Amino acid sequence: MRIAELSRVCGVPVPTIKYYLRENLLPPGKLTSPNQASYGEAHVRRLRLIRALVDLAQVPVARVKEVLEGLDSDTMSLHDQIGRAHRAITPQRQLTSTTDAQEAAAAQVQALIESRGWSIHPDAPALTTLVETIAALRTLNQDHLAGFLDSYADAVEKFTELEVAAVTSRPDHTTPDQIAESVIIGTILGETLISSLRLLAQESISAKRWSAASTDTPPH
Amino acid sequence: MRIAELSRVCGVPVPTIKYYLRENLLPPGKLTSPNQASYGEAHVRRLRLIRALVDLAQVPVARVKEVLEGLDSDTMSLHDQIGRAHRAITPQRQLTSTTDAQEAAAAQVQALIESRGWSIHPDAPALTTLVETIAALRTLNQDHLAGFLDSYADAVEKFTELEVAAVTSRPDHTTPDQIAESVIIGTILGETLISSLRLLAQESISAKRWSAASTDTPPH
DNA sequence: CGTTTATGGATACTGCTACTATCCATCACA
DNA sequence: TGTGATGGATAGTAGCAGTATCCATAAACG
Repeated sequence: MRIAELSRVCGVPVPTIKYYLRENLLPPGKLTSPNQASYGEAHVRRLRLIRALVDLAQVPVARVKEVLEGLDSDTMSLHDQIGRAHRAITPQRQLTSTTDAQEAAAAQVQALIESRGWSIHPDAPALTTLVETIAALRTLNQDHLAGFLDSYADAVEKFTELEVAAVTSRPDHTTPDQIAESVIIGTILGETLISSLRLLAQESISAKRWSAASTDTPPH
Repeated sequence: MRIAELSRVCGVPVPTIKYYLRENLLPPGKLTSPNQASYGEAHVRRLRLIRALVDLAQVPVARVKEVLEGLDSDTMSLHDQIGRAHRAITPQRQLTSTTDAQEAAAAQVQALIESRGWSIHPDAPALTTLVETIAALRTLNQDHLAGFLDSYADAVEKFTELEVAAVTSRPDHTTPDQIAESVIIGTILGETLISSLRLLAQESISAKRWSAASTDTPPH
């Protein structure tokens, strides 16, 4: 398969494919002559994965690259690969100074983690985001939302249960490579999936309660 | 309060504040002289909200502006304001052609919506994302994840229940304006909150199961 | 066999976003 | 009275994600 067909099959412009090749998101095709290469099924899969991460999950190209490097490495543990996936979808945020709102939030998060018996690495990228989000909610006078943290965690544990079930319930002939890819896709695209579902559920509730022309009490 | 103090209180550089003023994200301060304005508590709140949406929730500035316009409008229904919030966090995606994978996904989503009795506007921004995500999961040979859609929806309904409870259980003296702000913040920052929590839960599970140096079967 | 089209590889350019920087006339404050 | 901050305007910047162009060569077609 030459580049034009790869482009057609995946719906990605040729210059974009060349760009991904330059950035080493896609491995080079097998050269048959100095200026002729052939691409295979692996390239199609890889390209589709890239587009899903970039388009759907809004992962920056540089992060996609890191994730793919993880997938291609055969010395990296699945846990470390997941770590890369997490960093890919968690914006790097260097906290300059900690306010007291942030310290309170950090304490709340720590309590949550301990009460649930979670084992979290102190450098986990999501940790900072969570703490800052809770601090922001409090600063914005939305304590009531932050107060539901524990119930949120309940619901969230459902997801991880589901995902573990999804991965472990696959047929036996699944190779570790495929498992790793599954887990990473589940981690990243799962987020998009959950987010969309949540918005739909909200839209439905909102339509039923608040679609009147003002912010009145809803009908019944 | 002059601009320097606003900057200090919120931790936002003065040029950035000027930029937000230019873009009408922040209302102008009250002019006391041709080149002297004073900012109040409302500006502090507004600026903090902007930073939370931009930094934490990664909402593009142009979208933040739309959300704020919704909040400031007193003729817009809460439902429409929520619609703006949804559009703010859902990337605009113009589908060119529909593949058969997408049509299958669309049918699956339609079935889900009907079985749950959700009332969804056909133009809901999350709809396209959901359909394309499911289609992508299938194309990437991850049908098993898409198969859990219904269980995901179960868990997701928990969140919306929580959020409705959080909003409706507020003290009586809450004004419609405050409710609207609460709902919008809950919609947008709630997503960040859930996402971080989910990543933490995943990290915990991942550490327990897969932190070995290879993708072996986990201990026990 | 000659011509048109496609390809790999390199380099340069573009559009967008979210700021930053600079300038200036004015104003507050010591 | 002078030093620094302010509002307003205009211009510049960095990073990201591609696009565009060029070239020498190779494939496909008549």
